[in-house]
Amino acid sequence: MPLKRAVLIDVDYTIKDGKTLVRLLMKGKRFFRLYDFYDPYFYIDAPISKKDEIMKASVDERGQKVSPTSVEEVTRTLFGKEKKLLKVTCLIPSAVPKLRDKLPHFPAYEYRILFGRRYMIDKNIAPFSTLIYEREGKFLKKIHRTADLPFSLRTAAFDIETYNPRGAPRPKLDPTIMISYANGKQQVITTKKIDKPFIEHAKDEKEMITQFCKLLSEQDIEVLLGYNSAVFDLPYLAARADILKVPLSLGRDGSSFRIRKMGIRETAEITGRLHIDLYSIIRFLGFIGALKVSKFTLENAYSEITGKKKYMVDRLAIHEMWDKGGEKLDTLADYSMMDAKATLELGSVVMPLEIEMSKLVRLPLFDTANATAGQLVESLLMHRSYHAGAIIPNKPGSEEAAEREKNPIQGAFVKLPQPGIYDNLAVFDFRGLYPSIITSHNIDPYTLNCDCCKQDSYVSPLGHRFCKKKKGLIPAVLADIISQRAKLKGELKALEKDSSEYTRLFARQQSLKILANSYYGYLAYARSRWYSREAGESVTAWGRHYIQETIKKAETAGFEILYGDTDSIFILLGQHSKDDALSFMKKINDALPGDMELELEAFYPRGVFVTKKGLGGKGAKKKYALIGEDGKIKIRGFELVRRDWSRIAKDTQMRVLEAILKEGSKEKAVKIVRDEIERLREGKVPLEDLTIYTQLNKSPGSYEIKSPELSAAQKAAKAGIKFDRGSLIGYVITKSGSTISDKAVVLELAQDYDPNYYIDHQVLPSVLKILKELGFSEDDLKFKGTQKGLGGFFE
DNA sequence: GCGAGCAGCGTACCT
DNA sequence: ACAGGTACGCTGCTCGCG
Repeated sequence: MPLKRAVLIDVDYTIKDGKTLVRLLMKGKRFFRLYDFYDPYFYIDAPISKKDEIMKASVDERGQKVSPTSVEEVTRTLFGKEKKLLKVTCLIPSAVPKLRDKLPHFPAYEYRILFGRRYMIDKNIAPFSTLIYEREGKFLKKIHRTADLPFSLRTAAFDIETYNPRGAPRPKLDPTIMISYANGKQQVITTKKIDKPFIEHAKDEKEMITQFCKLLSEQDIEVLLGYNSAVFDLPYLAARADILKVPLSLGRDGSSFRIRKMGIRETAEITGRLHIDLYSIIRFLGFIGALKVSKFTLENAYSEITGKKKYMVDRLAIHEMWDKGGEKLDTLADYSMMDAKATLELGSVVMPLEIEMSKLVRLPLFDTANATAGQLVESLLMHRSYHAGAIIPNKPGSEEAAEREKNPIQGAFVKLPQPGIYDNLAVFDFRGLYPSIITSHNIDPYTLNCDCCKQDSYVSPLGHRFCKKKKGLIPAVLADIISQRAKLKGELKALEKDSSEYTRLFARQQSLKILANSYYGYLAYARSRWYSREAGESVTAWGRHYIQETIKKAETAGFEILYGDTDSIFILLGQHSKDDALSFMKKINDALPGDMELELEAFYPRGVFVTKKGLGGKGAKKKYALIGEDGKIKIRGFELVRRDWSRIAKDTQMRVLEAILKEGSKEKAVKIVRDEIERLREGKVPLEDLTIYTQLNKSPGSYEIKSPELSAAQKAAKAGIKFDRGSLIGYVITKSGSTISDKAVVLELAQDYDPNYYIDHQVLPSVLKILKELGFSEDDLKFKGTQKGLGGFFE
């Protein structure tokens, strides 16, 4: 038998003649399916004497009676201890949880694991790994080995434009007017005659949809990228296709797509292709802090991630551009084309990461693209747990999760800074603090308070003991991740930065980093399978211990410590040299256990720390600005990094900080503020620069209090502009009204602005705290002016 | 009746 | 729906003052 090779994409199953038929979606030259037989099972914690009782259990499934086909005694590790359990096998995956429910008086495990995942775990295979196998017809006969070989996927991106005379398009009334498509070749399918090379003419909307579907099958597209396509484009197309009575044949089998709810977001799955909604991925990367995107629109994500500009049209004017024709229509076509191209380009940035993450945690790409951090961590732990001979713990019930949530664990230490302007700082931080604490102290739910090393174990500052003899699952997985990443970083140095190998390995180290940083969170996550309050609180307790010890040692060595947050310490060099600081770092490192390491983040010639608002001049935590030796300014926490402050306040604050950090000129700083106040008074500032953006995290009806953003949203709703839960609302404080909420109006409807509000509540508060550090006293700033408010001081 | 002071809600940020 | 720690604006209340 000749050996074949192909890349595994995904696994699911179907039922054939009452038996489970596993379907492996594979990619050779193109996608194809392989079949295999495998029986589902779960575990019951009961003595073998209960075998007959268990064998008799039966459930109705797919119109047939399903009972266990075998019950056998096996030995596994359960909660860290060897135990005899009963492995109960049956024929139909969906019968497994039902059979378990028939036997509620026994503890049971692994009865709610999706069967495709079960198969991949048990066979030890990963998405995107190359299987080297034997086949017999359509059936997989034997996997000889797996390999990690390069491959590529035929990828296209699409986007639709819709007619929208009433603001938001209404799928029942408003047609799709353009479908753009990009995969190296680019086209816009539309019903109007437009003289552009990429235009593909269709005689009506019906034909437009058909042509789009035909493209996918003719070009044999394997990955279809969209932006918010699971929530907007695909459902919209489906609604139009339904009305027009034309099939929306997106899948390889002619089907359209299936909506699946994963977490809080809806996903759309296309049979035989990977439909990836980049919006979910960008949101995820933004949420965990791997990416900084201020606003999750395609335009914004594209320009902030690629650094390129994407021109925009006024969304509300799309129907006018369509109706007017001529140049406007040409512009609309260009815009539509650019949407698909931008989506494709965004895909080229994030897909390598998603593919590596999928391989690493062994979760199919579609699931990885829609997964939360918890699901990624859990997926890998489930695989590793199985291969360590351990039972996968169940998820907690909702009551237990609620109980855990009610009882949060203590977190990190943050040192109170003394406000001021400082010269010559050194910033150190612990490299991967929490991961390295976990591996270096073997912190795991099942190494906790072991019996085997009572005399010699790792004892946390809270008194919890962790085994020194047997490595825990989480420390083992983390140590593996950390060493893989270290190795990759070495390999990357030898590669050309624009090679495909570099892109792949860089994405791999990125995914390892994201994952490593998620384990502590998972340990303390209320819905975690491997939750342990003791383990979680030991991680943070050791974290507080090490940073506080390091601060003490630095002080003993004669340094002044300005600030520190979780894993960082800010040292004032004073009379010490840089070398003094580095030898201090070395001394610290000599005393640190295991994988733990203190690193130099950078030296900074100058930095600003400000006072907290209110209460007696104490320093503000999590707010500072530093200038590096390269002249680059690093800013944390200030209004200027927050999206819920107006651009005028943020720009002014930035310019003031630059004047101080770069030039040390308070005269210049004051002049900047004075000029901006003057511009505001004269009414010269455009409303865009005065807009405050805030997210509405609840549906507008469910707020307990009235806030400016809510009030603006309510006024907008009356004018026909809807803001749902989760939308970002931009509003301006106008002249009319008494309270600030009364004055708040969405940008689209705002006609004027209240200069006093922007002077007293935006520009001045953002710069006063900084100017105070230049020697202006609180009284100087508050009382030397006129009655008009603080602005008077600057006249 | 009015302003100061405060608690609570809500958002966005830091590590 | 991975964790906790923190700043701060706004609203709406209480309280003391006149």
